[in-house]
This record gives sequence, C-alpha cells and structure tokens, in this order.
Amino acid sequence: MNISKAAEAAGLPVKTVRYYADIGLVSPDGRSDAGYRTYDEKAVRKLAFARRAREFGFTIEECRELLGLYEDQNRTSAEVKRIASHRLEEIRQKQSELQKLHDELSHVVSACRGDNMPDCPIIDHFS
Amino acid sequence: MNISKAAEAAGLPVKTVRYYADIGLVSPDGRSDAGYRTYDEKAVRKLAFARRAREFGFTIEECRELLGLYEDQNRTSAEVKRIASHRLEEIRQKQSELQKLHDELSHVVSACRGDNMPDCPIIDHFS
DNA sequence: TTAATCTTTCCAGTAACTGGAAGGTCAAGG
DNA sequence: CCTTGACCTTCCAGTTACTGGAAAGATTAA
Repeated sequence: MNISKAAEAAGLPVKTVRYYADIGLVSPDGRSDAGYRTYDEKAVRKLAFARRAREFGFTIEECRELLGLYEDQNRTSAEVKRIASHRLEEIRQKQSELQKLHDELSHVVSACRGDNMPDCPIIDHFS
Repeated sequence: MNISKAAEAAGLPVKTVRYYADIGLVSPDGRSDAGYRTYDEKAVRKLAFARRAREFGFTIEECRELLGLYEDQNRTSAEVKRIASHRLEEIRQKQSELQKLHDELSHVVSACRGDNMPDCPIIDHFS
C-alpha cells in the first residue's frame, strides 16, 4: 500500500504519515524499488492508533511508549499492564471532561429557541 | 483573584492564562493598581471552558467562536444554535473515537496476566 | 526589613505539524 | 513511444500554541 492509501485508511494527512516515518513513530513496512514508502495492515493499524492517541492529547513520546507495548518482546507483562492501566485512567478522566464540554454546549443548543431573536438566553450562562 | 489562583481554578498553567490574555481569547476582568491581572468568576469559567475545548482539539480560533456565542448580543439565536450544534456533532464523534481508544487499551490490560512473564498476548494485537 | 513568593514584560525555544518548491515515478490515453 | 496528470521523493521554511527563563517590580509573613 502506498502512502496516500495508508494515510486515508488511518485517517491522517499524508504529510503527517511521512512525518511519523521521519521521527520513527510508525515506520513503513518497507520501500518500493522507486523508493516509495509501503505500508501493510499492521502499520496502518499503528497509524490509526497513533492518530486516536494524539487526538486525545497524548504526546508523540507517549504514543511511542503505547505503541512500544505491542512491540517489545522484552517487556514484562506486568510492566505493560502498569503503563496501559495508567493511560486507561487518563482516558476515563478525558471521557468525563469531554462529557462536561458536551453538556455545556448542549445547554447552549437546547436553550436556544432557534429563531432569529437576538436574545438567546445562554448569553447569561457565564454570568 | 490573581492569575495563579485563576489558573489553578481553571486547570491551566499560569503561562497559558497569560498567553490567552495576550491573544485576547480570555481577557482578565481588570488590572490591580500594581498592574496585576485580576480574574473574576466569569473569566475563570471561560478559561475552564477554553481548556476543555482545547484539550479536545478545537483550535484557538474555534474556541474564540464558541466563547463568542456567550458574548455577542448581536448574534441571532439561530446562528448560535447552528454553530453550537455543529460543534456538538464533532464532540459526539470524539466521544466515539475516545471509546475506541479506551477499548484498545482496555484489551491490552485485560489480556495481560499481570505477572512477570514476557509473553504478554497483546503483542499480537497488531499482527 | 529582609526573604520568599508572588507578579510583570520580553524574548527565545519547542512540539507537532503544514505548505511549498524542485524533481523523480507510474499508469492511462493518443 | 510520448505525454499528461496524479502520484511519490527530499528539503526547508513557516505556523500554532504554547513554554522556559531572564530581569525587575509588588506583596506577604516573620
């Protein structure tokens, strides 16, 4: 699979996929004769995982660690579990924060009559 | 309320609060005689809202628009509703993506026996 | 009154992309 | 075979959103 197909499948811009290859976060499966990066299913799954993790505020280095969980045969099961559990806790925290954001905006929407009156009641939401 | 208390209450670094003041995203309520920025409850709520929105990938400009929903008396109710609904849809999308990330990591954790054996079965998750 | 702990501005540096130039490759149509 | 258009490559510069640190003024507590 060439880079644009892989990028599309993972939901990332081509530029970003190339960048991830440059910094060694997700390497292509190989190169074609012409020097084109090629990606297999596994690499694409890693890209998609990295995308999700990045979208939710994990840094590149944290993504590297998380992806490393799947790679490093020398890691102990206990260590994998420790790291993953820690990140899971963070994700649960994010879920609750996201819910708050949702509720705040939701309040805006439901409080709006939706007509053209300029006295939308949410203006007072912050006062 | 001085900047450090406001930052603490909003869950942001002081530096970032100052930065948001500089770019006019969230202005302090005023300045003390000595020139210290002062923040009231309303400003703190805006900071917290901005933090949440930023954490979930909305850009500064998008935050500006969202915060503007609460400010601009000239906006029509319909416009507020349109913008907020659009963003709400994005948030729902994010919730589902976050769930996927949660599930992937969760799979790592539950598949781990948690002992010191180096053959944690999740190594195969990406193959 | 002196030390610790704020606060200010300003300027430089970083993380993670992102855009664009210059040029090589490939598949389809004429 | 040749060209055209959509790929791909590297490299380098620019952007967004902070973030760290210096130098100096303000406030508080002992």
